[in-house]
Amino acid sequence: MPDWLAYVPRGRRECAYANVRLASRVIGTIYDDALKPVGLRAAQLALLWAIVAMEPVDMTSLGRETATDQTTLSRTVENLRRAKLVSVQAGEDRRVKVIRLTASGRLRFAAAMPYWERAQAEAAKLLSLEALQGMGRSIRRARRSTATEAA
Amino acid sequence: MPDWLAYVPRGRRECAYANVRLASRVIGTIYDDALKPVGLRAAQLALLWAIVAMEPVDMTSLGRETATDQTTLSRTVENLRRAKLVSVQAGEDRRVKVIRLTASGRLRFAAAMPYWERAQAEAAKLLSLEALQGMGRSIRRARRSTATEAA
DNA sequence: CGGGGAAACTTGCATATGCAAGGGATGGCC
DNA sequence: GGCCATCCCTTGCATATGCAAGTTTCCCCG
Repeated sequence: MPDWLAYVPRGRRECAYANVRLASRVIGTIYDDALKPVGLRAAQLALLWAIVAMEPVDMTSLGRETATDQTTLSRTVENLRRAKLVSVQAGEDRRVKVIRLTASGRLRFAAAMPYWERAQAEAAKLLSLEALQGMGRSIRRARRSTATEAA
Repeated sequence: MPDWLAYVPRGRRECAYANVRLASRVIGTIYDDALKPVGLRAAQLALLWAIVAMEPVDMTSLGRETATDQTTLSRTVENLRRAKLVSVQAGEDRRVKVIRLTASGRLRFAAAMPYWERAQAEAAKLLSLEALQGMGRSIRRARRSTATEAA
C-alpha cells in the first residue's frame, strides 16, 4: 500500500477543515432555508447581528471581531447597504466608514428572529450547540492572544 | 430595552451558524496558508481527498458524501480537471461522469500530505479535533437517516 | 417501438470569500 | 508647510457556493 493511502480518511484521521466545512455548508443551508420568508441569507443575518452588537462600527473593527477579510466586508456591507438595511457614512477621520443599522434594518433583524429560532432548533438536532459555542469561544480567545503578541 | 436586543449575542445565545462559519473561515485560512507550497487550496485538497477515497466516482455520489450541491461540484471538479489533477470521462451510462485521479493528481495529493499535517496540528491549537470529528460524524449520520426516510 | 417522465449533469445568476494591488486621507517629523 | 510612511478602504482577479432552469441521455410503459 503506498504511503499516501494511509492518509485516506478511514479510521480516525479526518481532515479538520473537511469537517468544519461540511458543518458550515449543512448548517448554512438550514439557516438559508429558514430565513427565506424574511429575504435574508444566513450570512447576511450573521453580519447584521454583529453590526447590531457593535454599532456604530467601522469596517476594521467589524472584520477583527468576525474574523472576516476587509475586502469581503467591503462588499457584503455594500450589499446590506443596497438593501437599505444599514447606512454607511464617512467618519470624522474620513478614511473610516461608520456603519449603522437603519430603521428598516432593525425591523428586518427583529422579523428574522423567530425564523432564526427555528433554524437554531433544527441545527441543534444535528450537532451540539454547546460544542459549537465552545469552539467559537476557543477560536476567538486564541485569536485575541495572537493579536496581542503580534502587537 | 426593545425586545430584539434580547437576541444580541451577549450571554449564552450564540448563533450556531455564526460560530461554524467563523470556524470555517479561520481553519480554512490555516490550511490555505499551509498548502500554498503545493499550490492547492484547502477546499481543493478536501475534494481530492474525497475523490481518492471514492474513485472511480460520479458527481452525484461525490455530492451526496460531501454534502455539496451538484452545481458546485460541476465547477470545482472542472477546476481540478483543468489543473490535470483528475480525469473526467463519460460513463457507460453517458449521462454519468466518472471522476478519477490522474497520476499527477496522486503525486500532488501525496506531496500535500506533510503540509496538511502541519495545518492539522495548527488547527488543533485552536480547537478540539475530536469535537470537530464528533460533529462531522453526527451530521453525516443524521443526513443518512433523513435520506433514508425520504426514500 | 415511441413517447414522456425521470435522472445526471451544466449554465445563468447571485452571493461570499480572500489575496494582491491601488487610491485617498492622516499624521508625525523635519 | 511639506513629505512620506501608514492606515483604511476599494478594485481586480479567482475560487467556492447554491437555486432555478436548461440539456442530454435513459428507461419504462403502453
